[in-house]
Amino acid sequence: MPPKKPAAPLPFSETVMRQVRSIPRGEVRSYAQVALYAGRPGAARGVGRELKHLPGQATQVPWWRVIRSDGTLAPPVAHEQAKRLRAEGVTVAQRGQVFRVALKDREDG
DNA sequence: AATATGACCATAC
DNA sequence: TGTATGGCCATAT
Repeated sequence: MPPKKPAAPLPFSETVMRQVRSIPRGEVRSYAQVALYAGRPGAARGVGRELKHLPGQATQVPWWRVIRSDGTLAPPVAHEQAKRLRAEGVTVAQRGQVFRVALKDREDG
């Protein structure tokens, strides 16, 4: 049988979902970070696009643990996201910003 | 195949 | 510190 595809480890959406699902409870990760671990550095937008595609509620994918690089939350879902994060013990500032404590590790608080 | 859109990111002002 | 600009990547038309 003739070869059809060179080598695609996994579809973009698959790797992204896998990474997001691997984020521990009470911890957060940035879109860029997810894209990076998914093997597509710089594909942060693609990550956001994928997360948007999945059902807004009752998801097996903890999309709310994915935030922006600067610690802010994406406007369209900021409200729901902040609520869910707080439910996990993640400290979210009033302006919808997560402390870097969970984003990276140590550095400052 | 080209254009347009978005839950983004880094840099410049 | 906060707003504006260009760039990057993955889909939908």
